[in-house]
Amino acid sequence: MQTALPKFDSVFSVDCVIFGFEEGVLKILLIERNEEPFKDWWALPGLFVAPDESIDEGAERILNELTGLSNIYMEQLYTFGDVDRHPEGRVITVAYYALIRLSGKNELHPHSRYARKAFWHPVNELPKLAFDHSLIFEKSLEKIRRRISYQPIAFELLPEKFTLTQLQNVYEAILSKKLDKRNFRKKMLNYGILKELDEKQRGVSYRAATLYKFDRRKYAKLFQKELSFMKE
Amino acid sequence: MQTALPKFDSVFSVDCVIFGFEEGVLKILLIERNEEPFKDWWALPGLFVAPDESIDEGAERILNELTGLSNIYMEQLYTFGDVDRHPEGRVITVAYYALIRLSGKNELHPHSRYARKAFWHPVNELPKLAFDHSLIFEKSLEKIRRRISYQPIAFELLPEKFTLTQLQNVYEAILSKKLDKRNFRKKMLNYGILKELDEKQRGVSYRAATLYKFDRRKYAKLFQKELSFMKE
DNA sequence: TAACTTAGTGTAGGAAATACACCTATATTC
DNA sequence: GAATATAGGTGTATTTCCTACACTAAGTTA
Repeated sequence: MQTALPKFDSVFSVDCVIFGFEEGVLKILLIERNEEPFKDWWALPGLFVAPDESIDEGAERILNELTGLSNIYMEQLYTFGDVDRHPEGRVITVAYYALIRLSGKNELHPHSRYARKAFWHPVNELPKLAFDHSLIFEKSLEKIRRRISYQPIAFELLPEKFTLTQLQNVYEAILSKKLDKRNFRKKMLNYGILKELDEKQRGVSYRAATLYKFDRRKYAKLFQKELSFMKE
Repeated sequence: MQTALPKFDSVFSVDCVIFGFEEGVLKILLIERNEEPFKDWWALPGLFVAPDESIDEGAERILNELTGLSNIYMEQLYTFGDVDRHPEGRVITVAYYALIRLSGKNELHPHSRYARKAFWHPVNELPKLAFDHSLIFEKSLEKIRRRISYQPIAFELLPEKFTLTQLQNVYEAILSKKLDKRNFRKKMLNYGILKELDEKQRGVSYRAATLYKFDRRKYAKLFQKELSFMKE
């Protein structure tokens, strides 16, 4: 790093892969572009970083504009900086991924400029994406696959109270493989990071399952040891 | 991402944490700054990204200018973009880390502008670093600690032919803990990614150890399963 | 040839991962 | 209210991996 800052018109953007889990399916939020380049293509939501905001703040701004939510689980993924990744000039983008809780209602911020353009897409049936966004998505999926096997990020995709089957479904959707029910429960309960509630699932047309909560306190205590989830 | 690219003078840099392993000690390469800001401080080697080079190319340029080497194991680490991380303006930096083989001879490129300013520092006795470089270093160390436990990056720090004790020393230095010799050897040989050579260590004043090579072919075959090294 | 230094080796116990199938509870339907 | 349908919930035996642990072998030097 030298002293005099060079002047050169480089542009930063932030793009965000926003994951949600709905009806047993892992989905991401895409925007339909209505401008060139890539007009009418689907793209990851993104924006240009303002001179007075940090990159993290930029990423939070995306989420807030789209969903109205803040305090979302979010993490930087990778920075994509090929010279020709944007057809109109040099744009370096810092990619983030986020995990959000879908409640089944309308999740999009009603005042957002994106409100009519953003839709959830199952990750297994994604359209072609603008720019290098398919690559960014691939990388984000690899990242959460790896991460879910040693950190409790699955809970970020579920409501506060959830059943063990729902939890297992998140693991199966992200890892895209079936897990054994008994082993899953045994392992998960053994970690001691779930709190069993005195409460059952409601509104199902079959035997209701027990609800659980993720116990952040207990997790924090165990944090040093780092869990090793779901090797099978 | 919108259409019209905004004009705003943001500056990108690349900074690189370059790891080497010498005399049983893990070291990084630091530059002594002779300019403001942070004149006379130690800093990670870095440079500004040119308009016509990708970020990866920028990182390679650092390594090449410093060491004259190319084809080095290198990976993007994280992007640091706080508004005030550089006292003279907005500079976003993409950090990389690299692992290089030290042969004990002079490792610095003789024609480099850095030739007289770069020195290896043991990671356990680092000085304070300029900018947020201490933070970058911490993050790089976390990254290689995690990575070495599931990917064979230790070999990148060793000469092509090495002894099992040398290999164990790399693991111990990165994980900063002692490992059991018998268990280490058992596990390492079991993976089947080492080729035993018909050759012994030379120039030692005690019983010479067998030399091994990392067998990239065999590793590629096993790659799917992803090894899980050194949990103990 | 004695002494020093590192190389190199095996086993037993415990913990964790895996494979595997049936009964139970509740809601719905007839 | 009996039958049916659906998901909930549970245990054990096997294997694999991790861990702890100490001595002999080989080569070098004095």
